[in-house]
Amino acid sequence: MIEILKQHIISRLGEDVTNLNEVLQNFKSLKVSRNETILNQGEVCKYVYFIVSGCLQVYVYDKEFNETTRDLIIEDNWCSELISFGSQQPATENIRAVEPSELLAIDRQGFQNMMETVPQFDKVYKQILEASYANSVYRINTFVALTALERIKWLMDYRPKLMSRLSSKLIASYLGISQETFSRLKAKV
Amino acid sequence: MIEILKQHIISRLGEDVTNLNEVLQNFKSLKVSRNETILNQGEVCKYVYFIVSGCLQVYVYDKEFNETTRDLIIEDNWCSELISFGSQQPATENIRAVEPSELLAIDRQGFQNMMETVPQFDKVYKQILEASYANSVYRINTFVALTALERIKWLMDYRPKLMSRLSSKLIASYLGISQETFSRLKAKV
DNA sequence: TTAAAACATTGACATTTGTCAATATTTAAT
DNA sequence: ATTAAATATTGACAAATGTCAATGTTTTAA
Repeated sequence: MIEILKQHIISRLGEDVTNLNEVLQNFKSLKVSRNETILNQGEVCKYVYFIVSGCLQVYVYDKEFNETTRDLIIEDNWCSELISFGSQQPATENIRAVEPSELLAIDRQGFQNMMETVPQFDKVYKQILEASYANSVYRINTFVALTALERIKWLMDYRPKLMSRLSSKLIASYLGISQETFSRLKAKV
Repeated sequence: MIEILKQHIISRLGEDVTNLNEVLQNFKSLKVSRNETILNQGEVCKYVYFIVSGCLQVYVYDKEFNETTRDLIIEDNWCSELISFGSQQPATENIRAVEPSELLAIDRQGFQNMMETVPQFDKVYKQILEASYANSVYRINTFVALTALERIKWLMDYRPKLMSRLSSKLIASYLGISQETFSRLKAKV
C-alpha cells in the first residue's frame, strides 16, 4: 500500500527525496468498509488521508437532513477536512467511505515530523491545499451557471469514473439535483 | 494606505514582526476606477492584491457570455486569482473593481523577498490560501442546497455590507439567480 | 442640467426542477 | 437461494425560477 503513496510523492517531488522511506513510516494504514464514517462534523479532523483504493464522500446535512455532497474523491488522491485539520477547530463536514477503501492516514505530528525530516515536504501540504482550492473554485464556477442537464454532461465528460462507479443517489447529491431529475435527464443525454 | 495593511498584518502575525516596514516596500500602491478590469482570463495573474478600500468582483463568463460572480471582496481583504498566481498558468477568472478602489499589489518577486526578509511571512500566503479555500468550501456547502429566497436571506444575515453597497445585478449574479427573481424575492423577505 | 444609458421593477407566461406515490429492479444479509 | 432493504424508474402534478417585454427609476457623462 505504501508503495502507491511512494510513487505518488515521487511523481510530485522528484526521485531524489531524502529519507522518503522513513517519512512514510508516519502513515498509518487502515481499511474501512462501505458506509463507514471516518469524520463526523463537530469533531476535530485529526488526519489527512491518502486514498490507496476506494472512494470517499465529503458531505454536509441541510436543514431537512438531506445530504449534500461537496466532493467525491477516488484512489491516488488526498482527502481531509483541511480547515479543521489546519485550525484544530470542529469540522463542519462529514467524511465516509462509499466503497470499501484502503487509506493511509497521517496526523499533525506526523506532518510535523515529515517537514523536519524532508524539507521539501512543506510543499506537499501546500500542493494538497492548492489542489483542493482549485477543485472547489472550479466546482463553483462550473455549477453556479449550469442547468441539471449540463451538470450531468459535465460529469460524464470530466469525471466518467464517478459516473460509472457510484450510485445515482450519490451522483445526484453531488450534482445538487434530485434523484428523479437525475434519472430522467440521464436518459436524454 | 500602507498603514492599513500594516495593521492587518500585525493583527495576524503579532506586533513583533521584524523588518516589517522594509517588507511593505514590496507593495505597489494603485488606484483603480469603477469597472476597471485588473485581470482578464487567459492572462497570467501577476499580483496578489490587498484591498485598502473599494470592492473587487471575481467572475467568469458562461456560454451565453453572462457573467457569473464567484466572489465579491471588500476592503481589508486579499484578492487574487491564486491558482494562476501560484502556477503561472493562464487565469480562468476575471477580476474587476466594482467600486473605485485603492489597492496594494505585490508580485511573486515581492513575495519571495518577503519570505526571505520576514520568515513568518511564509504563513501569510498559507493564510490567504486557507482563507480562500475555507470561503469557497463554505460557498459550495451553503449554496448548493439553498433556494433563491434562502440565499438572499443568507446574504442579508452574513454579508449585509454587500447587500447595501452593490447593485442588484451584481448581487443576483453572485447568488446565481436572475435579476428579476432577485427583485421579486427581495420584497418577500 | 440634461439626455442617454444602465439598472430595477412588474406582469404574463414558459420551462425547469422538485415532490409524492406507485412500481420495478438491484443489492445486501441471512 | 431467499427475503428484506435499498435504490432506480416513471407518472402526475406542484412549485420555483427563468425569459421576454414594457415601464419606471437611477446613474453617468457631456
